[in-house]
Amino acid sequence: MADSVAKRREEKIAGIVACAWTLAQEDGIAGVSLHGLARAVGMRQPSLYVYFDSKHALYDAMFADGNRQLLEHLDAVTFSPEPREALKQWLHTFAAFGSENTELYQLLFHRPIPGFTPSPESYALAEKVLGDAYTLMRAAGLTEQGDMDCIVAITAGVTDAQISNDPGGDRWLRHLNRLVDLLADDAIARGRTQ
Amino acid sequence: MADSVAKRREEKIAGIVACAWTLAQEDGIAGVSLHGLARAVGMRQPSLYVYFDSKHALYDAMFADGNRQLLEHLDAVTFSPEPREALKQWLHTFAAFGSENTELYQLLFHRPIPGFTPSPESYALAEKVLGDAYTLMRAAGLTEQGDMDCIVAITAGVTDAQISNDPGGDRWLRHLNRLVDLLADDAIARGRTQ
DNA sequence: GTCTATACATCGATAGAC
DNA sequence: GTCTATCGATGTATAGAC
Repeated sequence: MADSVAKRREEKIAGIVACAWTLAQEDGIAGVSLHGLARAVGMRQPSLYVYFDSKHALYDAMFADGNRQLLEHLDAVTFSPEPREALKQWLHTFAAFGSENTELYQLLFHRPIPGFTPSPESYALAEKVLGDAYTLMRAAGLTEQGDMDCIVAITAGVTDAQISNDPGGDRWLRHLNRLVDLLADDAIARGRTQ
Repeated sequence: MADSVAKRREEKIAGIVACAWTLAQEDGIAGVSLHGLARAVGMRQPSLYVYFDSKHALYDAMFADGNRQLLEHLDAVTFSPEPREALKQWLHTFAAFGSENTELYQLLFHRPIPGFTPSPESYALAEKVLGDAYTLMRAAGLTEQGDMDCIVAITAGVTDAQISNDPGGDRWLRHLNRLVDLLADDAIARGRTQ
C-alpha cells in the first residue's frame, strides 16, 4: 500500500505512547523522561525527536490518547434504556476507569505539567467526553447548569477520594450511585415546584 | 532573653516558608527551587541548608505551616450553635479557603511531590483538620462512616472543581450547602428507618 | 531513521573560607 | 551564618555522521 510507511510510523508512535503510560504509572506523569522512555522502547533519547517535536508534543499525544482510551472504554459498555440508570452507569464507569488509571486521570483532569496546554485537536476529545456526560444528564431530566455542575463535582470528588485514600478499593466509588440519585431527585423535585 | 536567638531563627524560618508559598503560587509547588527561594529571601542557595536539612524538610515545613494556616483560619470563624448549620459553615469556610489558596490546598490534599511524605508531627496537624470535620458531622447526626466519606468527597469535589474550572469565582462553591443538606437529610432519614 | 557526541540549563547538595 | 566554588546528576534539545 502507498500509506504503509505512514501506518508503520503511526503504530510506532502508538507504541511509544503506550510505553510512556507504563512509565507514568511507576514514576508519575512528570517523572517520564525522554532518556528513560527512549531506553524503554529500545532506542536512544535523540531518536524520539523523529516522532515528537518536543516533550510537550509527547504529553499532547498522551492527552489525546488518554481521552481516546476513555471514550473507547465508555463506548464498549451497554447502558440501560432507562435514562437515570444509564447516567449512573456511565458515571460509575467513568469513575472506575479513572480510579484504575490514575496517571491518565490526572493528566486529563488535573493538568499536572506546568506550562503544558493541550492542542485544540486534543482538547476537542476532552470536550467530547464532557459533552457525552451532559447529554446523558439532560436525558435524565437534569436541565439546569447548576445541577450538572453538581454531578460533575460529585463524580470528580468520588474519583479523587478513591484514588487518594483507597487505591484499588471501592470505599468511595460505592457511594456514587446514591449521590447521583440524591441530586437528580432533588433537581427534578425543584423543577416541578418552579 | 535567653531564647531570643532561637526565636529569631524561628522567625527567619517562618519568613522563608512564607516566601516559598509566594513562589509556589507563581510556578506551582514543584516549581519552587532552592536557588530561586534563596534569591527571593536575599541569600544564596547553600545558606538555606542552615535552616532546612533538605528540600523535603522545606516541603515538610510548608505542609505543617499550611495545616496551621487552615486551622487558624477555621478557628477565627464563629459558627452557628445549630449543628447542621455549623457543619455547613465549617465546610464552606474550608472549601473557600482551599479555593483561594490553591497551592496550599494541593500540597495538603493532593501530594504533588513524588517521594515526599509528611513527618508524623506535621501529619498530626492534618489529622486534626479531619478530626474536627468528623466531630462536626457527628454533632449534626452523621454517624455512619459512609455518610462522612460522602461529605468528604463532596467537599473535595466542589473545591477541586472550583479551583480547576472557575478560579476566583463561586460557580461550584455555591452548591456546597445544598449538597451537604441533601446528604445529611438522606443520612438521617436512613437512620430512622433502620 | 538511528546513532554518538555535545551543548546548555537547572537542580540539590557539599566543602571550605571568612 | 553566609558566602564562593564546585560536584554530580538529570533533563531537553541540537548537530552531524552513518
